[in-house]
Amino acid sequence: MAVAAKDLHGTLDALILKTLSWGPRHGYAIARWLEDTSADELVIEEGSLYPALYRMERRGWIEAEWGESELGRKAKLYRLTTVGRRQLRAETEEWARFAGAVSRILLPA
Amino acid sequence: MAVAAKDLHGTLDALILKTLSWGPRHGYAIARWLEDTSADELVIEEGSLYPALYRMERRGWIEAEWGESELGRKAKLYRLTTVGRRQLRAETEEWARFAGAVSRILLPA
DNA sequence: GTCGAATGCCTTGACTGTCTAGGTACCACG
DNA sequence: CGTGGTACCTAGACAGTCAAGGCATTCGAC
Repeated sequence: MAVAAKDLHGTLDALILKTLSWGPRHGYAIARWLEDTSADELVIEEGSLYPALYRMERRGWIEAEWGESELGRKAKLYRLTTVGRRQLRAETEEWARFAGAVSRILLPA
Repeated sequence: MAVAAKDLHGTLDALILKTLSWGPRHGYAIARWLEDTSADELVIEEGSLYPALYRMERRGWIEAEWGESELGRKAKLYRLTTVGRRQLRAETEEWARFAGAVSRILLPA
């Protein structure tokens, strides 16, 4: 029973971009994948997810297209753009630097 | 010239608590110490710092007392309380779990 | 002597991102 | 027929951070 992170504080975009780097996915599947992959340590609230997807689409990081889910249901499939791929690289580096700095201070050497 | 983290997204409290775990310090010194220790990768804005200190004092994590800085100037010295020490432990664990989960997803194995 | 930079504290206002808590619709299963 | 899973969406509140100011003191350089 993982307690799960309460707040994604700014990492959601990067996590979504990373998920999409494995191939197109629809919103619901993105959330599922992230939760599964993190062993439920990360919880993606839908009220955070969908606004994030719009935001990122508006910024040109991802593109949407209506299609079908694996189960044959109507689903909006998101795909990484070139700009999004670049953004992913930038955010990943930024995370590595930030998390490294915080960890060096907080965590026992 | 490190580009520095733009946004502390929720880690400021833990960072302050950790700083104070080495002994009492005043606000300005907390910011200095964090920036120095992180080699300027973390930047503590004063508009974030002071509200955070009030917040934490209100919650009983720290206690303030007027005194003098190392340079003999008037300064408000903050000290960790027992509750604050417990809070630091909790936030540290939370950070380790969260940062671990995000890193496992974002960063190359 | 005065001027700038550093020390030290503080406030206001806006913004961004997340969360809570709802809602819709469809489908499968018991 | 009701429940639970899939899939999308929205409104409203809230918290934390930031930018950009302000004030007072001290100290060294010019």
